[in-house]
Amino acid sequence: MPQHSATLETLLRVIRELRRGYDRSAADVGLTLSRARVLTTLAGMEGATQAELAHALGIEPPTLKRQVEALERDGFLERRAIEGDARKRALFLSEKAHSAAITRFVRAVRTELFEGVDEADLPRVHAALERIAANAARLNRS
Amino acid sequence: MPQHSATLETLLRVIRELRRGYDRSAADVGLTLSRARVLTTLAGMEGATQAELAHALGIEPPTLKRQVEALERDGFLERRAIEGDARKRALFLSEKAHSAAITRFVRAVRTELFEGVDEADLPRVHAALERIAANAARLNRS
DNA sequence: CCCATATCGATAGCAAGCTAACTAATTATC
DNA sequence: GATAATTAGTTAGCTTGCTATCGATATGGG
Repeated sequence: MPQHSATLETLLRVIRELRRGYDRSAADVGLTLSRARVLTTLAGMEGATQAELAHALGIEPPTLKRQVEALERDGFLERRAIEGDARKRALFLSEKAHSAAITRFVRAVRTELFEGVDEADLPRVHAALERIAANAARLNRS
Repeated sequence: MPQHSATLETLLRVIRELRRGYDRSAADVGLTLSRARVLTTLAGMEGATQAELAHALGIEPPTLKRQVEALERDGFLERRAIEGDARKRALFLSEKAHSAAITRFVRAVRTELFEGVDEADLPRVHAALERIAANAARLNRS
């Protein structure tokens, strides 16, 4: 197996392990990998609309919609009407989502994920991943 | 944002772009990323049972079951009874799946994905991904 | 031999990604 | 000012991951 096929296999394995592991871990605080990401991203742009948040997250609005729905149901965020435009709804984190437990959890997991990875390699790893993402985005487009 | 958080974000982005791009591209031959992977993995172990193939793919049997179902429906593989054990079914690729078009397609996409990634960096990227996968697998386990 | 246990595969149900298509509301154009 | 075009959000439906559970078949211990 050529080196890049092996690397792709590993990449796909990372995805699966992330889902299995992160979701199992995040269950402690009532979240999932994706929902935690919604919260941490919204933390930097409270008051954003769903479309803005979806864009920041790099996911499609219908995908975000269900997560927002679940997060609102579970008391992590709330949607408020925006005056002047009846279509839009501004998103805000709840107290619960602001709590130290959540941010501590997210930080702990991220740290744990990269444990044992040589810091010096990170920029190169990052650059390679960026390149692969860009290549994937271009697949069958040109 | 610390470097490893940024790298995690990029990793998640790769996942999303891979789905969007690869699946769009694979649609030409009637496949998806995951289904193409089922075929290429089975190519190296024809006659395997579903449990064996699922293990080789690193996915759970119920996940594989639906893919096998779809691939059988679409004429890419067939399930044959195994004599001596009525529970098992052996999996075989069809002519269609063996066709040059499929393998050529898979190879082309894999090449395209890694275009512009420095070959010299690959071992380090691979090692880092392996480490992250292992860390993810251990999350909330210890 | 029989019952307990393990294994294979299938079913059901949940999460999260996508696209396509729709409604309601706003903005732009004539 | 009426109509056309765009935008926000939703709905519906598909794929692929997961876990939990179940039925049927093998296998092993007593």
